[in-house]
Amino acid sequence: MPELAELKTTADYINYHSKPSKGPATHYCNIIKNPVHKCMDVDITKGLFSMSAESRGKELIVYIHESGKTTPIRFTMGMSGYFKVTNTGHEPKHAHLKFYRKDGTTLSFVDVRRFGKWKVGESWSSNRGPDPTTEVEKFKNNIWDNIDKRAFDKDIHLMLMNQQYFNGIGNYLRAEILYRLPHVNPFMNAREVIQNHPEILDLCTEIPMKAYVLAGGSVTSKEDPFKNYKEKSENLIKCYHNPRMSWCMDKNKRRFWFDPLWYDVYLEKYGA
DNA sequence: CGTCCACGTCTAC
DNA sequence: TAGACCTGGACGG
Repeated sequence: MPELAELKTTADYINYHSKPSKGPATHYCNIIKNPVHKCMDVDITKGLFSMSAESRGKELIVYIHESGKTTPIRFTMGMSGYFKVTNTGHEPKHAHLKFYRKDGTTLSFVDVRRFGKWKVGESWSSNRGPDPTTEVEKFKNNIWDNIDKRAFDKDIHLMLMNQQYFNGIGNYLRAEILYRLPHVNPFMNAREVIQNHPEILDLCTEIPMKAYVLAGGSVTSKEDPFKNYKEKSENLIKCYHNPRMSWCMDKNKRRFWFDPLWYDVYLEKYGA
């Protein structure tokens, strides 16, 4: 699941299940890493602690609060990462970081493929841009201030994957964003597209926000926010993985889904 | 059984 | 700009 909307929902999920009102604020008691995982052990707590979370683009920070001190753990979710609360002892297969709680439940970071990473004591990465949904002005300014840089020489469909400027946009969001702009050639130079069609930047806020609302919005129930996610997102995901759409392998070997309207343009530029 | 494919980075020729 | 990093689901023989 994990692009901007899913990271945002994951932060909500962690916060919901870590609310002080659900029990004593010092709800958590231990953090254990699965030895198979290459990331560092998290030996930062002595006694009881509480937790909160925040996302920015495709990063998530879990804050550990213990006796007035806060320590961040910065996560990326890779291709398959998510968090899940279960009864202790019934954690999902591939739970790699477990946050044990006094009430007999555990919050686990689960990730089949182990592309997800965490690092203790880190704030947001400096090489990733502002979040298009929570830092809208900074997101836009970061683009307008750097529009003359070489990075913007790339085609717009590649540029949207550049996390230095489009933090949180991934393979399905770029497809959906460009699909909403039928007058924009996805194989055209990014600088030109952005200057002539600045509404593309608004879509970088709107489409992830819609996906976020569909995924459950701010999590307000115990329910798994990704339950029925596939059906819920059917109204939003109109292009990505749709057999009626065109696709090509992009320069970075990711499958790019696009409006068949542009297929001839694609062929002309990149051949068969 | 085997091959291909997956919502993402990383680092090493 | 290849590969490396990983598991598992879908699908073919």
